[in-house]
Amino acid sequence: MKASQTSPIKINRINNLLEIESIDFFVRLMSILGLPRSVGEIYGLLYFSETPLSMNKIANRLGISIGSASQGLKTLKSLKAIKSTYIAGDRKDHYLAEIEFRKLFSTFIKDEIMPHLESAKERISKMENSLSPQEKEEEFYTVRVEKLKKLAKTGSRLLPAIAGILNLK
Amino acid sequence: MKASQTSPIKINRINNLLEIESIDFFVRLMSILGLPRSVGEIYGLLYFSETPLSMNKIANRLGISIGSASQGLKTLKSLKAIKSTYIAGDRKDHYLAEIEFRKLFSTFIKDEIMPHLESAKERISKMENSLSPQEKEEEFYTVRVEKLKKLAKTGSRLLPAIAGILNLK
DNA sequence: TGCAATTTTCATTTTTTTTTGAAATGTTTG
DNA sequence: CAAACATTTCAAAAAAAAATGAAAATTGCA
Repeated sequence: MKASQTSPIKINRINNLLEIESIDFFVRLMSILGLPRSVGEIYGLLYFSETPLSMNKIANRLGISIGSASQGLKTLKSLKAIKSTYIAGDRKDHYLAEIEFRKLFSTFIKDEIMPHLESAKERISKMENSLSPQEKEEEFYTVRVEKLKKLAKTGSRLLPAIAGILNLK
Repeated sequence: MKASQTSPIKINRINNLLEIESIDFFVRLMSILGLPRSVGEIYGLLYFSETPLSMNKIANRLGISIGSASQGLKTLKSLKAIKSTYIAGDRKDHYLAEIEFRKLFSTFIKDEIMPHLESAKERISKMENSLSPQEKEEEFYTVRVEKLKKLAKTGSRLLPAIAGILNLK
């Protein structure tokens, strides 16, 4: 119910091929990163928008709720994937896509992945401490704990390096 | 209902700290890769198991259904994260964890990520083709399409390189 | 070959995640 | 400062993903 879904006079719904492809593209990309569809839709729309768009315009064009739009924009801001601009005489916030993807990816690595790595190190310590005296003697267990430590170490080196490489390109 | 959840005489339920921590660790790791909890549980259990375990034993120890276990083992096989061993006089398949993580990650990159990159390239071409003659003249659009191409190219180089680095360590 | 053990499949159920929409909160300016 | 507009929050609804379990398929051996 409500005047929703297929409202009759909604003019600016997504219609051109470029926008459709862009949204499709970024919905998939974001989904690889574990981000919800709405986040990809918003970014995909902004990516090919020459003018900054307000939250309302975004929600209307995409046909999503303002709740989703608000939440999605919050996520994109925290990933530094969009910027807000002030538009003269307009009270609303307006958003533009940040087109340097490296920002998105390096923020993602720093904020979403690295914290996991830190807590992983703690959990590996716990495992090591929970080995019984006999187990501590057995190569089977020590090798496995060592492999985990190496994994954590490799991750700690590799991920920031990836963020760095992205920053050079 | 059913005689499920807390069956009374289930002996070998997960009980020791090492297994609990291991399972917790791998559940989180797999979840970063977008894999379901059951996959992490199975791998976490196998990782510290000295003896190969049958599907039934796995399901029982973890308290998951054989359907889940079957599906989870299938996923882990396809990621080359486990190996099956034959046990003399036993008809069942028995599984061991592959402890070289690089195999898991490089298979993951090759099978799960690279195909996306390939189709991404096609989609970028579609976008390029859908530019109107006027848009083709505008820097705004050409820059954005170029950025996408560069992103795809960087991905195509970086991801296999990561898989390669993992293979050296 | 036929039977019993094992594994896979898949419709249904359960759980988790995402979206919605309306109320609460925040903000600007007349 | 109050009204009007904008945004955020969050409980409830909807959608998506995962787990279950029983039937079907497969497998190995007597």
